[in-house]
Amino acid sequence: MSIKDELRHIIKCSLVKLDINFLESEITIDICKDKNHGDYASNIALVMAKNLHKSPMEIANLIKDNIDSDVVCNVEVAMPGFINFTISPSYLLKTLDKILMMKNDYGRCDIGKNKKINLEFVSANPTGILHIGHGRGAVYGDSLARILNFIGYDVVREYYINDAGNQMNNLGISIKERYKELCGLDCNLPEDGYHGKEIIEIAKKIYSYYKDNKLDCDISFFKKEGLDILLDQIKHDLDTFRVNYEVFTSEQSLYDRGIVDNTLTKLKNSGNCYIEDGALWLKTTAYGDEKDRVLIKNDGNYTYLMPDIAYHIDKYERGFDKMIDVFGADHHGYINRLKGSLSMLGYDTNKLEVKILQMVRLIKDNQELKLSKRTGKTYTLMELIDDVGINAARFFFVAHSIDTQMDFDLDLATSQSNDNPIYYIEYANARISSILKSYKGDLDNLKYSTICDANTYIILNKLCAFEDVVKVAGEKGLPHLIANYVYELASLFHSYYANVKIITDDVEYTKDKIALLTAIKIVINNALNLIGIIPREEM
RNA sequence: GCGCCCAUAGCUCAAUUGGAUAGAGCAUUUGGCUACGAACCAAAAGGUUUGGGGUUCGAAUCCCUAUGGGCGCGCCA
Repeated sequence: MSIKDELRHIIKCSLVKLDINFLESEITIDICKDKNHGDYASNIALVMAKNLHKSPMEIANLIKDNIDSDVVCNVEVAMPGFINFTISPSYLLKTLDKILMMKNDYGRCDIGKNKKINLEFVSANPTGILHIGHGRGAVYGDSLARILNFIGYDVVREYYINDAGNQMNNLGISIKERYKELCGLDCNLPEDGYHGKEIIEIAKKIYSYYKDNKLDCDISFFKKEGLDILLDQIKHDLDTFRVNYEVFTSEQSLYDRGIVDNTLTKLKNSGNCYIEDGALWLKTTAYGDEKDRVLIKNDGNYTYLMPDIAYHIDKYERGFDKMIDVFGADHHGYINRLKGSLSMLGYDTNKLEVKILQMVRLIKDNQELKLSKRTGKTYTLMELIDDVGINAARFFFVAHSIDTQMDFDLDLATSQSNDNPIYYIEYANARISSILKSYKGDLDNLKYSTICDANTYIILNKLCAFEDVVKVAGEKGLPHLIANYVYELASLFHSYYANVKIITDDVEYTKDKIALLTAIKIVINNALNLIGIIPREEM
């Protein structure tokens, strides 16, 4: 049980004793910002006041008088009706023991037990290499997956490969034109073709292998070559960034398995399709969309929406309790038509949650650097990693809420990368490692005897809060809470370190300090692991 | 024009999603290394949470409205 669970339990017992009816969800616990009030507070009395026709203060006092627990050492009621709890030192010491015992598993829980979650993220088209914007989605999705795993969910990370649409033809054409260029012919790259450097690289690869023998091949050959090379590159870049997937689903495979045709039949049978101007339309307006959408264009080809509905149905059929899609802000307009289409076929769209990531703006020389597929101007994920390193890049992304429109200043990031808060956290870890190395005693059977100062109490309280932070971060999809948490923990440590000598001649005293530092290090590492960061032991 | 998101210290961002006196870093000013790592610590200063209404015990957070920004509005994906 986490500390908040303990406190909820205490209140629950008190309410039962008082014979007061309540909803479990009504009992909320918050961390006190002002430690003069206590460590945690509940507003339960304020919430219940109206229904019970009593003053919040009266209810709060009743609850307080019926509390009997050694988790807390002090309970106080404050205006206008808060119940404030102070955690007992003995409970905090037990928590310390728990951390030292559980090590890498401290913070784990099983609230997601037997629940399957599908988490789809990045899913960038294989028509170019990953850029900085994809980095944000990659870190968000991967961190969330790690956290959900940690709290007991069965998570499937999935990447949807758009390998069947019009954009693939464009890719084939672009590569072929570059290839022709290498063969000494004219290059007629279309306006809407792909102009990135990587397209030239692919053409070079083909040329170095086949010379000019492939000039007569149609674009399907170039398409296939390009897809294979780019997909490998994408997978490689993600892997380097410590982002991995359980499942890659190909759009083409949905056609091959007949799922797209099946879905189309279902949509037609639902009576929501009609033909207009030679195209087949879907009446998504009947399900909350702003306009109806085309499924089959008047040239006979499917739109992007058609296979995507099929793809989501496939996910539904695979039996997940919940599906999360991570989209960039430029795709937010897509949510209604997708959800509308799915509910049309009777699927519960509450199971599908779409997370929208705000855009990352690149700043260079104090000006926005516009990325463009057309001109091929870009800043790739690998360039970012080369410039600032994996840890700093990941932390930079994950530390911000996804609602924030981030500015990424290239000059700042490359010249003063030490400003990244990750170094502050890594430094805390390195300092602890350094101390533990010079400690000559036993590191295996650590135990803490007494809490002798206020700083220790504050740190233990923070360590104790980890379990709850992890839960909220996972359940609400807010990995940045982990980043905030670990930064605050590092800060508490640095401050403590400056004031307290760890290794002294006093054996018992030193043992206590070493136990505390070991616990801090465990929690720092567990937290960083959840956001895919491997801290250095030495700076 | 319509829709979604956003607006918090000079700058970049928090605020555990409705809790008590809105917090950090950078920049500015000041103090601290013959203690285990100064990539650190301690302190000062900096705010009408864009403006205006509303909801309630209580609002940066929810609702309405004005302004300013991002993104979208294709038989592209």
